[in-house]
Amino acid sequence: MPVSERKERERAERHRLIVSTARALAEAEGWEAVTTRRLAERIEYSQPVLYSHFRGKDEIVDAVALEGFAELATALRAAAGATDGPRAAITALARTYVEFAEHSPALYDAMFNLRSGLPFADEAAPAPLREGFALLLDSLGRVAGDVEPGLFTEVAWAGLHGLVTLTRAGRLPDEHTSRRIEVLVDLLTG
Amino acid sequence: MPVSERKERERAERHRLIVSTARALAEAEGWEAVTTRRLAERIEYSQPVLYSHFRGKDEIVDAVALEGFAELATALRAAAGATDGPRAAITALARTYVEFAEHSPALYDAMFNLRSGLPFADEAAPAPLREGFALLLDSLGRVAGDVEPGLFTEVAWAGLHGLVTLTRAGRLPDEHTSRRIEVLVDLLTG
DNA sequence: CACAAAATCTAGCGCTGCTAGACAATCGAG
DNA sequence: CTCGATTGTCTAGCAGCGCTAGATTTTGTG
Repeated sequence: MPVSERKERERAERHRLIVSTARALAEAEGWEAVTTRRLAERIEYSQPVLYSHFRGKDEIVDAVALEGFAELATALRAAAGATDGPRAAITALARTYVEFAEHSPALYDAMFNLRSGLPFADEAAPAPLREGFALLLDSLGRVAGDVEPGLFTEVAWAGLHGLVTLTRAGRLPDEHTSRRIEVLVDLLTG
Repeated sequence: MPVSERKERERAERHRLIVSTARALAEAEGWEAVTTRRLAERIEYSQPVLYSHFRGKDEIVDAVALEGFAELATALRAAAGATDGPRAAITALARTYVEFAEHSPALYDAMFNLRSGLPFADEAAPAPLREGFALLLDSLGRVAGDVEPGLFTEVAWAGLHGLVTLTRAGRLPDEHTSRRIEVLVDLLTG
């Protein structure tokens, strides 16, 4: 069935186009600028076409967030390779995490700040997200001491997330970010 | 001029009514339910009246946030009184902070999660906010060791804020919150 | 009581996410 | 090759949003 196959391919193509356009628009002008009308105009289709691919705008945001989880996991994977002991690995992970958030703020928003219908704290959470957490767990578990590794990792993650969000919201001056990361890593590695 | 004085009082009264109604509505149904129309209906005035008190909706949110800072500072002040050493004080502060956020999620949102025109990281920041930070600084500075106390406190705050936001967004299961606080306090107090 | 000033409301703008129903393109059967 | 049905897409519109200009009512004063 070559005909329907081609259609399917074109449809998948357009699906990707919607997601990447939404992401680009969000990264360029912020998520508040990503409206269904503007998005439709950019992909050169009418609004209802969006709704034949996604249940609504939120689902588009979720799709972007999913891309983000995959990319963050990739970045963390690369960073976790540090061989100079757990402390170096944790520093690299922390830096990578914060840099990711700084470099792609809209992406980070989609992943963590905007309301999302994505499952999270249970086993239905998307694989890349689980992998990202597992990468943190690998390195942090080594320095958790008596503390349950999962719990320890959650607290570490919260520290990073807190730094990222408070800085981005203007609640922390962004001058000393790297020193704050150091302080956090020092705390974590005792 | 008793007439204009009475008017002024009534105006101030209505001002408070707007803020408290916005807050109550947000706490009951979330900020997305706080629209200028609904708010106007609740206070039994028409929409434009809101704009004779506030530049726009954001300024109303800021006013609610300001109330929140004052209340959080009060709560932290009460908690900081622990006399069993810095560690007990820090535990009390951390618990108080998280409980505040859990108990008044909409208020916490107004303070930290919603876009705000409030000055923050500079000397123009509202007094209660500065006091809240100073309270944290008082106790945390004692255990900061070599680290600059301000920086240390910022990292601690980020940890608390991260725990709060990740939990509330469903990113962390809310079962082990108090254990996570313990872990964080353990880290901070070495 | 009449008038000026102040306070308040009605009505509307341009925008949002979303959708019903009209229309056009495409495909399979005869 | 044509025709009817199916699929795909678009136009137009709904209800709601933050916000505001201008009409209207209420108020205090001479």
